[in-house]
Amino acid sequence: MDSDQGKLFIGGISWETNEERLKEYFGQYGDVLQAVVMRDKVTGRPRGFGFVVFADPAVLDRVLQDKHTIDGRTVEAKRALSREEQQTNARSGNQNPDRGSGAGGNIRTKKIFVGGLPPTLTDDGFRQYFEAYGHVTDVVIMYDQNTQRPRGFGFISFDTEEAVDRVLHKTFHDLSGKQVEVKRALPKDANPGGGGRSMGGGGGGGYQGYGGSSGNSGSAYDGRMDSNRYMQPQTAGGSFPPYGSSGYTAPGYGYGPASNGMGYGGYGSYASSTGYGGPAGAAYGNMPTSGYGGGPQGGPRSSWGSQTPAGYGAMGYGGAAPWGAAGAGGGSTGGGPGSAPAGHSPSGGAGYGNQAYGYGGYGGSDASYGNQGGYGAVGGRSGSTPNSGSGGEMQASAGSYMGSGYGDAGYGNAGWRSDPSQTSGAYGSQSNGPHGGQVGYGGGYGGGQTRQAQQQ
DNA sequence: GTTGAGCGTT
Repeated sequence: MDSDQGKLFIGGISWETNEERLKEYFGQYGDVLQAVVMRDKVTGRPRGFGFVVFADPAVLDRVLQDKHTIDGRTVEAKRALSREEQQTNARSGNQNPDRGSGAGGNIRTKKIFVGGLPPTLTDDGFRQYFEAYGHVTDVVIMYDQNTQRPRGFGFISFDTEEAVDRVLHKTFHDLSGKQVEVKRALPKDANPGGGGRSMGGGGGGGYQGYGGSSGNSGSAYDGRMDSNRYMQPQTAGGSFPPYGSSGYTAPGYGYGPASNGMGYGGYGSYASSTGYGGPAGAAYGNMPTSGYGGGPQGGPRSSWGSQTPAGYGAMGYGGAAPWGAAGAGGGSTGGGPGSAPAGHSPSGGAGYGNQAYGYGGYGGSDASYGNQGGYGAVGGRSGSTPNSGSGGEMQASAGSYMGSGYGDAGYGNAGWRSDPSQTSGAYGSQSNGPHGGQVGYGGGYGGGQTRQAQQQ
């Protein structure tokens, strides 16, 4: 992880040692951008370790070789593990200097969380600083609701991934003479409380009910379901309106940003849209959730820090076999990466196509769309209507969906265009075609998907 | 006393 380059974990420090002391001590090796001593949140007592960030990662090597005694205690300096790594690395302690940036995809939102803001900072100052990186679409500085005191953090939204990347390229920024830290913002509706999971009926039920697929997808979902903080409260229970914007946005959002899992996010979103019935919506809600939390590492993730949980995208749908299974019916590679069963039959409209998903439907008829499943279906349908049958229904549904939730927040924020190469071109096509959004959607997405599929 | 805290309003 870029942001952790130059960062050292300092263990075994004295309870007397504070930030200044750390900074002073390690300052002899090079510029220290930040030094923190971790404390117990409630008691305030130091926990005996801290972190130091050097401006120049190169000095780590030297620091790591030396012994260090601070305030009378021999402390241990190690490379800081990113939080993701901490969870992943249960195995051999490898201290590889160039450990890549976490395994899987990155969560991509076009919003940046900015911590450590000076209290005096104004919206304008905030904005102007970041405008150097790209077009800022939104600026938020957070204030305490009661005291109105600045809370020391805020958000910056950009209109392009590229701008975000540029900002994130540096972990620390000099803003109003003070150092602020930037991170990709978490999806707003991430559920930090790690909320309850109270989901109603079986997920699969909805689907199957709708699509009449012979494959069973439901149980698997349920099985993989993981209650975690990413779970959308709204998706719990089948009773909320399937088209509810929040419910919708949620899955699309959480999922989409994963660079690897993208396509799937699509499904998720789509599914939701296909919600058709409440149940489907509910079922879906879980999908992304399970995909999300159920990544390779499994288990609950550390909360705020892991903005780029490894394996996020990796998991994707491939893992979620049920999809593939279902997709098999429709032919095409509807199942995407993981699903063996799919892949060949171009039988288009069949199985999946009829599903809420419309997965294979489109894919079947056009190889390049094979993997896009749901998405292709949307676009295809609107554009050329390769299949029929349940199509009309589906289209209608999809259409209305997109009109509202999709183009809007859900999609806009999703940042699914993680791959720079699949930028606005495809997206832009949204306005084409007889069905507007749908066409654009299918197209745009499809483009990305294909790419996606190929690389996996 | 050895791996972190902070995440949203229109």
